[in-house]
Order: sequence, then structure tokens, then C-alpha cells
Amino acid sequence: MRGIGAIKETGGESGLTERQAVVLEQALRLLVDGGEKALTTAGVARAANCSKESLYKWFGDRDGLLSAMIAFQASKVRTLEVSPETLDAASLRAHLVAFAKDLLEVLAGDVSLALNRLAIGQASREGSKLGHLLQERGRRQIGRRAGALLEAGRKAGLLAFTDAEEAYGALYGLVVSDWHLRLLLGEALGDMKKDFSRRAESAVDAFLTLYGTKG
Amino acid sequence: MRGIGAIKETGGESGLTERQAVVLEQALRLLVDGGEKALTTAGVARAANCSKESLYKWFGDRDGLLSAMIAFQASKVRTLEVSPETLDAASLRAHLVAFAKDLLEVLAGDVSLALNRLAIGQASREGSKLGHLLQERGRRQIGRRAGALLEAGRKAGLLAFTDAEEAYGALYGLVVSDWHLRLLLGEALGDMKKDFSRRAESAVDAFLTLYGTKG
DNA sequence: CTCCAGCAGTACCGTACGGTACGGTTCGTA
DNA sequence: TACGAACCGTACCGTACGGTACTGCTGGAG
Repeated sequence: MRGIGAIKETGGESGLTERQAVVLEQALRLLVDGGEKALTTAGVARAANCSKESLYKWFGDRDGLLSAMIAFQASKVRTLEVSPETLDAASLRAHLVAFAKDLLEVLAGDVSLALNRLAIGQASREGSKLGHLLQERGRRQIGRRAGALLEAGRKAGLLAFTDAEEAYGALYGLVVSDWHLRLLLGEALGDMKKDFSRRAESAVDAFLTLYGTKG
Repeated sequence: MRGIGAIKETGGESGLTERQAVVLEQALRLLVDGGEKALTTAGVARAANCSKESLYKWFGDRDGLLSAMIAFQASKVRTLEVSPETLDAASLRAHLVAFAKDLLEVLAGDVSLALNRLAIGQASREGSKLGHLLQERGRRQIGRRAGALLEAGRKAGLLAFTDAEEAYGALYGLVVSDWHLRLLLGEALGDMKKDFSRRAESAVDAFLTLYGTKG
């Protein structure tokens, strides 16, 4: 069934049928709208116009579906990985600000919040399988982009740090602070919706004060 | 029933019977051990040697029990609120480091993690009642301590900031970074168990670089 | 001693969900 | 046309949980 599959599969990348992608899309929508309780197998089947039997054939069981949802969402959010070869102080700052804004946008996204809530709720029992998956697929990705940027800054003599991980931790903390937790706890981001720019800029300025070499 | 209650109540503060305190204690233990799924009304009743009927009489319904658990735990963790009147650079740094270590200890605590997971899991539906409660009872408390400390530092001419909230956000971010989220997602804190001191110190040093006036 | 409030223990009910089984239908292939 | 695989829709089953009702037992007040 694999040989002829070229007709039925959406792309060789992930081994997902279009049908299955639709299912995962609808499942994510249900999760975003109503939380984990709303994510029932019957509900997903109804929303995606498929049968529960197919669900179990494709994803094994409910946990398999959850894992597939995380992997699916991660595969959609591909962070552009640009590490420019020519850097001056201004362009480094601009790149850092862009990164910080992207980080805030991603973390405040509906689907990201819903998946994080799901994984956190599941973390107590079962060895936190979903938590590891989310960490691996999500944070690693965005962490690599920041790492490359920081490394480029150091190569250009614009940044000074010994431990890249520590520097990245400082940048992340200055940008995010406790925003992520507050959003996860249900605080409406309402008013602060577009403080993203201002917040990103002051965080980056603080970061450059700590790790910049100009002066 | 209130007049004679002095015999039966544990303290006039919270209006909780000893019996009810035992129930909440056992409920917290169940939550820490097995997550929200393990926190069933029957399980709590069995663990606390009381009847389900009493549970519902005392707490209304399951959500009432959850709220009571959060309030109960918050009432136990009373943060010492010291804002010394005499401050020099060294003692300010020591106070900040102590605060940072306490913050890390609290956030990494079993019960804190379990309650945060519970509130986050509940945050999707129902207007995030538990999230607000946790925010109000937990963060407000520790935020006030930090606020007093920062204000004292400014009064003594050791710190310079215009927006206290922003300064506190920077301190929090530098200290915590993404540790809290990683712990919530189930990452074992295993090896990093006692990096608390080192981490607190470097975070405070960075904070003082940003907001200190010495130099 | 009597009475009564409070509570443990348990049985019970309705519901909702995860997972399975089955009939009917579509569609590609020979 | 005939066959078979995939699959939708639905019915079904076992279980587990939230919430309620009932039966005693105990201990203190009069």
C-alpha cells in the first residue's frame, strides 16, 4: 500500500494522509476551544467526519492522538533559521528584537497555549511523555535559532559570554518573565496585546547591557 | 453552631475544622502523588476517613474542594515580610539572593507544582477561576515581598528604576527563566537540585548590573 | 436515660467516556 | 461486472466518576 500511496499521501515528509491531517487539525481546534475535556474521541470523529474506528486504526489510542497532535503542530511551525554573516550592533539588535517578538507571538498563540496546558496536565502521571515531546519539538527549535544568533554575535565581537546556554536563559527570562505562566493560568492577554514590540525592545536592550561589548 | 465552635475549630482565622484541614491535607497528598485524575471524591473520602456526604456538605462540590485546597495551601506558606531599614550594597544583594533562592524553592516544591498543574489544566474552561485564585494568593504574596525590597533599595539610593513592576519582572525572569515551565512539563529537576544558590547569585548580579547605582 | 445532631460507610443513580464490533457504502482494480 | 479494501456511521460494552440517599453509630446536652 506504500507504493501507490503517492496519490493518497499529502507529502512524503511525515507519513500523514490528508485525511489524518484534517483529523489532527480538527482535534487541535477542539482542544483550543474547549480544553482537554472537550477533546473526546467521539467529538474528534464527529468534527472530522470520520469514524472512531479509523481514529484508533491511525493513532492507536487517545495518547497516540495527543502525541500526533503535538508533532503535527510542531511540524507546521517551522522557525526560519537565519544567521546572517555580516553583523553590526544595529542589525544584531534588530535580529534579537525580531526573535523576541516571534517568541512572544508563539508563546501567546492559541494552539501553543492549549498544547502546553494539555502536556502540563498530563505531566503528573505517565512519565510526562507529552511534556518531553513538546520540549523537544518546540523549545529545541526556537532555542537553536537563538543559539545561532548569539554565536554569530559573539563571532562578530558584539557579544561576550562564556556559557551560551546561560546567555540564552537570560534573554528568555528578560523577554518572557512570568508572562507565559500567567497566560497558561488563564489570564486574558487583552490589553497587553501589542506591547510585544515595546517589551521585546526593552528586554533586548537589557540583554545587550548585560552581554554586549559596545562601550 | 458558631458560638460553641471554639472547641471544634482549629483556629478562628480560616473557619476550618480540624477535620476539614485533615481532608485538605490528604487531598493535597493525593494530588501531588497522582495528579488530578487521582483526586477523586471517593479517594479523598477514603484517604481522610470521612464520608463523601461530608465532603459535599463542607465544600459544596468538587470545584469547591479544589478552591479550598489552593486557599489552604496558600495560608500555610506565609512569606516572611522583612524590609530592613538599613541597607548597604552588600546587604541588599544578600536579601535579593535570599529572595531568589526562596522563589526557586517555592516554585520547585511538590505541592506548588501540583497546584499549578491543576489550575493550568482547568484554565481552558470555566473562566480560569482557580488560575486567578492561585495568582492572587500565591504570586501577589511573593510579589509584595520583592516590591518592598526593591522599594527599600531605591529609597537607599542603591537601585534606580522608574517602573517597579518592570524591575520586578526583570528580576523574576533572570531568576526563573524557563525553569518553572520545564518543571511543570515534568522535567526531573534531579541534577540541578542545588544549583539554586549559584543560579540565584548570578541572576541577582545580573539584576544589579541592570538596576544598581554603584559605579 | 433519652434525644438528637453529625458523621462514617455504603449502596445507588445518571452520565460520559474510551475502546470495540458490525452493517452499509464508496471507490479503485481486475 | 465482480471483488475487496478502506472507511463512515452507529450501536454497543465496561468502567469510572460526580453527586445523592439511606442506614446505622457515637457522643454530647438536657
